[in-house]
Amino acid sequence: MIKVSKETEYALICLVKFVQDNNKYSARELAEYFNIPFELLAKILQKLSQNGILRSIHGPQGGYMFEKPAHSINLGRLLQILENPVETVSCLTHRNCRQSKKCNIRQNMEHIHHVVNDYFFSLTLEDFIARKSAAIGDR
Amino acid sequence: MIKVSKETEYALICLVKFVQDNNKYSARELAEYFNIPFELLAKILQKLSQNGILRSIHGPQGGYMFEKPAHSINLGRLLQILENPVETVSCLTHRNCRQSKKCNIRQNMEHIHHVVNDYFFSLTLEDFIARKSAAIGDR
DNA sequence: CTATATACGACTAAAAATCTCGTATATAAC
DNA sequence: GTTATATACGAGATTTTTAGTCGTATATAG
Repeated sequence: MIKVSKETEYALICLVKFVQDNNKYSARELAEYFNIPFELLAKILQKLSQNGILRSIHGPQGGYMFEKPAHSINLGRLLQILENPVETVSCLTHRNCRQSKKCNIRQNMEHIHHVVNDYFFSLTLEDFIARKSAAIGDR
Repeated sequence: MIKVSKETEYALICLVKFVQDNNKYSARELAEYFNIPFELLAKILQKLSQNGILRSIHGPQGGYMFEKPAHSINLGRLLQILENPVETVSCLTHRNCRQSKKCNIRQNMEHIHHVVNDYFFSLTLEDFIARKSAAIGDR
C-alpha cells in the first residue's frame, strides 16, 4: 500500500505545530488538541527526544519543545526514527527471502530505494512545511 | 514501514524474467522457478493481463507473455495496479481521519506524494531494469 | 473426452500496525 | 517531604492489512 505509518503522521502533525507556535507542549495537550491517543503519542514524542529532535522537560509545567531549528531537522532522519526501517522492498533487510537465489530485482529495487531515500534526506522540516522539493533522481 | 508489497515484488520478478527471456511462461512454471506460491502468483498475473500488461493464453501450452514492449510499460502504472492504492499518507484517500479538522500536514504530504508518484511514472520497466532514473522533482 | 491451463471469488493464516495498560522516575509547587 | 503532574518504558491486546489457500468455473490443444 506504500504509505507512512500513523506514528509518522502524528509526529509530523506535532512537529509542525511546534514550528508554527514556537512553544512548549505536553504530550497530553497535543493528544487532546489533535485527538491522538495519548499513550501512543507519548511514545512517539519520547522517540523524538531520544533522538535529539525534541527536548523533554519532566514534572509539572513540563513537556516537549524543539531541541534545534526546523531547518536543521531532516525528513529522511525522521522517517528513519519512526518507520523502522525505511526499506522500500523487504529483501533489503531480509536478505534470505524464498526467491533470493534467483532474485532478479534486488539491485534495481535498491537503486529506487536510494533515489527515494535521498529525496527524503534532501528535505528539512522547514522545506516540508514550505512544500519545497529538491530534484529527485539524477543518480 | 514504507515498502512495496510482495505482490509487487513477485510481479516485477516475473516481468523482468519475461523481458530477459522474451518467452511465454505459465503461472506454474514461474511459481516453481521462483519459489512463489502458485495461487498467489496466478492472481497477480491475472491482474496484469486484466490491465493490458500481459496477454494470457488458455489451455494446454498456454501461459502468459508480454502484450507490449518493456519500454512502454510504466512503473507508476504497475504500482497503481498492484498497490491499491499508492497514497503515501492515509488521509489522501480516507479524508475523514480523527485529525482532519485540525490537520496541518495534508497538503504537505500530498505534495511529497506527487513528487514520488511522478518519479515512478517517469520510469518504464526498461528503465527499471537498466537502473536508470529520470530527473523529476523541482515542483 | 481429457489433461492442462487461466479466471475468479471466498476464505484462512500470519504479520504488522495501532492502541492500551501498568509501573517507574523526575520535578515543580506547596 | 508530600503531592500532583509530567516523562520513560516495556509488555500486552486489538485491529487492520498482507500473504497465502481453497474451491469451482471456463477455455482449448491434442
